[in-house]
Amino acid sequence: MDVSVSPKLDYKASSEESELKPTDTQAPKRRKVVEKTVVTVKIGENGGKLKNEGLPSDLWSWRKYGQKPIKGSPYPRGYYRCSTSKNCLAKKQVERCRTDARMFIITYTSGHNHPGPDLHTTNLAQSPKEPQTSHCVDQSQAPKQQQLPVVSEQEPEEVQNEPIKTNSGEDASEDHFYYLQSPLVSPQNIIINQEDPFTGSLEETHDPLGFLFDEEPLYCPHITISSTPTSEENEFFDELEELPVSSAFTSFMRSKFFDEQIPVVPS
DNA sequence: CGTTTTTGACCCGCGC
DNA sequence: GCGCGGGTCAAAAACG
Ligand SMILES: [Zn+2]
Repeated sequence: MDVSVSPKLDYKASSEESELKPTDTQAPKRRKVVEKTVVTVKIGENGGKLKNEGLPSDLWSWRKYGQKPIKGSPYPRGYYRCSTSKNCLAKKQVERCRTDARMFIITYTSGHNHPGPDLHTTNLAQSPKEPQTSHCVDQSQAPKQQQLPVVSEQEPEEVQNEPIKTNSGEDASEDHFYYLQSPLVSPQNIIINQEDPFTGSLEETHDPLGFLFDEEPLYCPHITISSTPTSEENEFFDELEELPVSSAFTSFMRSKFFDEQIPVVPS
């Protein structure tokens, strides 16, 4: 068949130049403060509606902008972006564990520039249209619970691999463990890994973010945080510079916990 | 009709 | 320099 496999080849590759950076002399000045918060959520029966599986969803809305298979894993990885505001740099990566189909690895990047999905109409002061100089948005207000349509990630493939340890020791009882209104994931086993730029390995032994949890004694012993800044140094300052993780993480976790605690009443 | 999902192509960094 | 892997964008479809 003479199928000319070339619906649209060039197009972009042809005209993508003309973008010179005249003053890039000081370009390499910006550090890559791409902190990453990896949260491993072991789902079992959370989410409430587990048609297929439990979809761990935080509070903000995400728009899927890509999905690609990753090497070493039969499952693809989904790339999500904040759909609330185009200015929001918040991103999220969802991947399924290669050995544990019930384990979800969510990687959060950056934080939100605007409050969560709640924020009632009463207040409309902050408009997401304008680039706020200070990204320091601390919405320490009481986050109202408002679950959106969640991120649908259908995975028709139910590869139940072998031998996964049925019970690791505390897997005996999990189902039927939902609160009155917990559309969110039941953090039965939330693992947030904390990676250190120095060691480069997951060292949960340390607890640099202990202060974070210190305020929230509601976490399970299976929680780990992973902040992996890609900077040679100064990552410490970077964090303090914007503290996106703190804010994002705090809100994220707080909301989640709150949601679980607060007897929400959707209808 | 607007929005979100889906899917292919393209780009970029890195290793060899 | 090229290949691989990962990440993002963009057009069209699917959905509400
Ligand atoms: Zn956002």
